[in-house]
Amino acid sequence: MGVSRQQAAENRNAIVAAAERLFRARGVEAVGLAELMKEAGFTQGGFYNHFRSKDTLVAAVMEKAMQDYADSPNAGSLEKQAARYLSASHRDNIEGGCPLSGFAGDAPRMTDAARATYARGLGVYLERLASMIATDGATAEQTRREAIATLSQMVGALVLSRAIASADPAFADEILDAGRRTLVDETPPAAL
Amino acid sequence: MGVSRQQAAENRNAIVAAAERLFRARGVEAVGLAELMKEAGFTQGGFYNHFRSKDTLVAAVMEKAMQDYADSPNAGSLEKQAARYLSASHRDNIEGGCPLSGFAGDAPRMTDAARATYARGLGVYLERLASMIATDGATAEQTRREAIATLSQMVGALVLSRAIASADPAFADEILDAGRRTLVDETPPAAL
DNA sequence: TGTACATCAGTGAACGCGCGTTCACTGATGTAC
DNA sequence: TGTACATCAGTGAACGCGCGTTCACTGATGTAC
Repeated sequence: MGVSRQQAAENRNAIVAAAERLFRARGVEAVGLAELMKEAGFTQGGFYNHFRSKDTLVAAVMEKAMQDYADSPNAGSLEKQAARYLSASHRDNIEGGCPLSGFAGDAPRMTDAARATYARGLGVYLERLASMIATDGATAEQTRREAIATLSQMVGALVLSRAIASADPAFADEILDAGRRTLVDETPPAAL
Repeated sequence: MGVSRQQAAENRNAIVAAAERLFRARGVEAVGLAELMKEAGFTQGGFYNHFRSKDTLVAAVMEKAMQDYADSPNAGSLEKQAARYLSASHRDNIEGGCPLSGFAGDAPRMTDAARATYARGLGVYLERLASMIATDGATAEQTRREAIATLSQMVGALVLSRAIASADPAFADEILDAGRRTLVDETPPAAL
């Protein structure tokens, strides 16, 4: 139709944004390019003006999701971070939120490029978490191990809660509550 | 072709077993009925002698996976259970292993029946874990909360490690190691 | 125990459909002079 | 600054393909007498 370069770049971003929403909500496999382009406001054929293939788009979505999450404001303390992460609103906000949880199910089946981006994003997030956890008495190694354990627990709780959210809402809430109390109260499981 | 009722029942089990393997390895969406039936040793058309639809098969796979896991032998102690759960061999054994992790990515997109089965399986596994964790001093509520936190951490670590296994193997191993050391040493994160 | 017939798990071809991708074409944007 | 032309993001139809599902048919199993 004749479109300025800036407009074209914005349109590309719109496609990536629409794809991210749909991919998170229904999975990469389940979303077709026709639907995706329509969601972004274009017709099917235009897709290949921006991406060489669907796999290339998936990689771009991954880049954007990880970058956005890295750029998002810090919650401040581990307690606040855990409370936000393990909230019902985060669980129900499938189209947004943490991409480590949001793409955890799809990641193992993505291309190498997309998974490498996922791994890099995981590394960045762990460093962030480690800096929130660090205390004077702990070595860097201990702090990192603690960050990994904490993140594992948060991701696991969110993934499990999402898996059963519609089948057993009360149970799904209980999963989040337990994680929140464990992490927020800084009362570790083994000490209960 | 004319087949005894017992043989027909065995054939049905073979289809479910093949489906479970393929679904875990590549995701429910990515596996077609033709491929699935061929894997089980039959032709495509025979599928509908056993199942009304692909969704019905998915539900049957979920039932079998959860039942098999509930019937599997107990590791004994939490330490042994965590060591086994967070091992590289469990991570790499995508076609088997814990169905809570194996189907975590697909579960949110399954039918209600399959997700209800998933939720039930999660409940059973939590009770098992709670009985391993229980101590004299702890209330049932505390024990359950601890079991949820522990399972969340194990599932999260396995899911994350699987997501990055091929992109960054050393990082993937580090995730498992951290979880194992945290849980096996009974040294909770916050106390490090 | 033997015969006649119904059942039903199997085969393999076919169905419509939506997938990812390709294509010819359009026309405003951007560049060269 | 104005004109001529190349670029390229858009459209929308078409491609081959594999999907889930349906169908007519086969023939050993299982049942009735």
